[in-house]
Amino acid sequence: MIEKHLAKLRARDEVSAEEEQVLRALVSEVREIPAKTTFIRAGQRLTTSTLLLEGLMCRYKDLSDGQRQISELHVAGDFVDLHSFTLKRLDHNLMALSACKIAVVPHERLLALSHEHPHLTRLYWFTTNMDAAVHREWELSLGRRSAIARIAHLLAEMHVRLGLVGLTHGLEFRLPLTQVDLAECVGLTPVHVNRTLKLLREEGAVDMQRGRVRILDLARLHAIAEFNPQYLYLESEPR
Amino acid sequence: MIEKHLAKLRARDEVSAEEEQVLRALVSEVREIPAKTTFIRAGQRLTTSTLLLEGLMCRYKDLSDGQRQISELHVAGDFVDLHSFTLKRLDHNLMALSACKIAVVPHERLLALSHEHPHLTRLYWFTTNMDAAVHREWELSLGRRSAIARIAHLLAEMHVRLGLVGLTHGLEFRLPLTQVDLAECVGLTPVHVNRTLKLLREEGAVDMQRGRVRILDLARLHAIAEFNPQYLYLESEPR
DNA sequence: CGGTTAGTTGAGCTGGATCAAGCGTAGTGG
DNA sequence: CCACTACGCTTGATCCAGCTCAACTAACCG
Repeated sequence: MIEKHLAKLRARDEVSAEEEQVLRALVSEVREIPAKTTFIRAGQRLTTSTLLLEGLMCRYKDLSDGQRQISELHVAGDFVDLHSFTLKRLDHNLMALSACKIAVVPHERLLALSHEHPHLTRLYWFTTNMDAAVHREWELSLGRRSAIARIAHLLAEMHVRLGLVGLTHGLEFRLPLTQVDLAECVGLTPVHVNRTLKLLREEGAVDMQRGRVRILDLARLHAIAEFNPQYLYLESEPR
Repeated sequence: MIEKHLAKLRARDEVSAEEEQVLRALVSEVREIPAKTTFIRAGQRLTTSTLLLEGLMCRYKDLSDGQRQISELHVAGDFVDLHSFTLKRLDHNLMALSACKIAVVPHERLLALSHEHPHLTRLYWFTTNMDAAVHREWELSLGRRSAIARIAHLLAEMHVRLGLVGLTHGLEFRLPLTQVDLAECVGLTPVHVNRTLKLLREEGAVDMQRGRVRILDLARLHAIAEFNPQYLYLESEPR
């Protein structure tokens, strides 16, 4: 059930068979969440965390005039609100972009883990630090990259992250985002996203259409994005 | 020596006298860093973390054309690269903006802490999660807020964070950033930052001049910024 | 007092926004 | 089977917030 989660962890550190059992035992319940539903709101007190098993989710914040900024996308295998274990309340909302399947992990079990399994605790701590690294890369995109580079960068990132959990087919993958969602990730308007996607297609870099991404030229895509996967911490090292 | 650090922690959780001794014992060395020096570079292997005792620092990333994005500012009391304990290498650079005094904390001591002090481990984990919360708020600024709101928001944030460690005098505080630095925080050009600061002054909201910030009307500043300090986690709760 | 760094101001430009209309396709129900 | 609706995508025309370029001023420092 948590195979993708384990794959993600093992891309970064060793997880022993015994530890694997501990992680499997964290899950108390499995639930489904329909597409386009905000299921956790900023400020709400939380006593469980959510491990994404299937589907696409995002964290977002919004402004009073309805403008919205997505701060991270989450794919299967991600612990989407592990940080709520220490924060208790989140500063952002969590939304299922597609229909999702989630595993619920009670905070008491994480508390026990933090007492009994220092290594796993550090590994999970590492995981939330990786989320922060993604945030920083997005800050760079939002603050300094051009429209075309922002979108190229996002697609390059998702290609790597989905690849880690076996959700790519070579240079193709599903990414069920509308152009409005995409715009909310990269800080542009949907109209401009549309034009920029067209440009990326014409440039022979990527083709994104109705939730399907086809990379036409990976080197070109990476060059446009100035993509350097260092921030995704893919080399495995003991934590 | 680490008084400001303790003040910051105690604004969020209880730290017992015994725990305080443990934290004090983390420091192996105190050093000075001159203004305008990048002292940690992305990718470099690290075996210590840096606790800021005095001065102003930032995390930043840059693009090949020399454009730079600052992803967070750090004030006295902040553990500026605590996340290097789990990450081993950082995805960003660290620079002292003003002359700084730092305490060096070897990772071995943090490793020991993670085995012997689950509560402090969770508290430090919480601390890095707060950094991520700041990143998310900045993503919102960079992606969706207007120039004036971005700058107002940054100043409102620094007012709160400096206040927590006793570095404000009512509505005034030192913030030794040049307009170029400011521009690199908010994703604008220095010229536009200059004009926007003038606007904020004329509006009677804030006056920032040569590293001194004077808030003229706090409510007005917060309104312009749409500032909601929820993301700074100021209510103390057990971690 | 001469040099250097930071801040200021003006003029003109442009990347991305806004506004608006139209299109394609998948349901839905009659 | 077709009309109707809804949602997402596309395209054109126009606008403007913030950028660029350039020159000038102020403050500091040795």
